[in-house]
Amino acid sequence: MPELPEVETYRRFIDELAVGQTIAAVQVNDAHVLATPEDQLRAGLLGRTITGTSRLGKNCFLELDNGRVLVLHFGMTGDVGAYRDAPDAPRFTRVALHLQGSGLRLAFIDPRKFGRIRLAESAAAHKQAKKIGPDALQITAAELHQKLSRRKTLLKPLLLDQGITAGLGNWIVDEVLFQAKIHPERLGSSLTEQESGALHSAVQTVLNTAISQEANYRHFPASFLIHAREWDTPAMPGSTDAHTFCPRHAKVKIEKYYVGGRATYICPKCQPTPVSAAS
DNA sequence: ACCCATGTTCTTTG
DNA sequence: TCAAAGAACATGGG
Repeated sequence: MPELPEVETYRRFIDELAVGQTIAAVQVNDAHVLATPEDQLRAGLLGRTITGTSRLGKNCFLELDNGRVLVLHFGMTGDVGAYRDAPDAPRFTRVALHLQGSGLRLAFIDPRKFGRIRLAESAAAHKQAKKIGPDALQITAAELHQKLSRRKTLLKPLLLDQGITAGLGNWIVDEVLFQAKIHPERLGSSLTEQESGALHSAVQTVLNTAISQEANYRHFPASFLIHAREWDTPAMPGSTDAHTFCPRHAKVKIEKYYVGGRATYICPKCQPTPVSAAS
């Protein structure tokens, strides 16, 4: 479930487990997730010591003692794990780094294989190569406003665009828009400074809340829209409507529809439909 | 059996 | 060139 809070949680896990450790072996169970050819990856990692970790948006970096970095992107279903003996490898472990010293193996787990592992010259080089914008926890309100307001595109796709700000995914964008009381089909160019300010502070609040709960959404405050998503309240057999009610309006049903091809949840009362999006 | 999915990137169409 | 929709990717789970 890797949006920024999950990736930050993974990064902390890796930081505790792997920093200071030397890579003794690189085990590739499925080369599909490699964005760097296996031989190059192995040559670049074997014998290297992991000196630190960092993160940009949904990308996690393992810093190596030669200045290069291993970049992990978790796609839609990526996760990390650790194990000691081969039979204990988590299901769907695609790649494992064997760590000298602790004897642990760091697992890159990814059932759907949309995740990617690659070597890069540096985090900064990767940021530039992939045209990744400022991290969503670092961007200033002024910068966010400037980047959004010069685009006449729907707000939700803009917020999902990692080149504008990095780390927001589908559910977080819905949560942020709900908290800021802004409709996902507003145009970026229509935002007032006050609105983008509200958006910016909602981004900080939602991300920091999620990180503090280690991205376990079931522990999020009751004021969060996320509890209305189907994956929190699965539809009963035979039911086609799993929606629940707005945390702020007990009688208003949360609506689900699609924006930019992505499932989108809103409170029709908190987030009024803009005239430009009237259908 | 069918439909949906937390992401990214490319193609198509206007 | 831009914007928006759709598809593709690969696969599990409801």
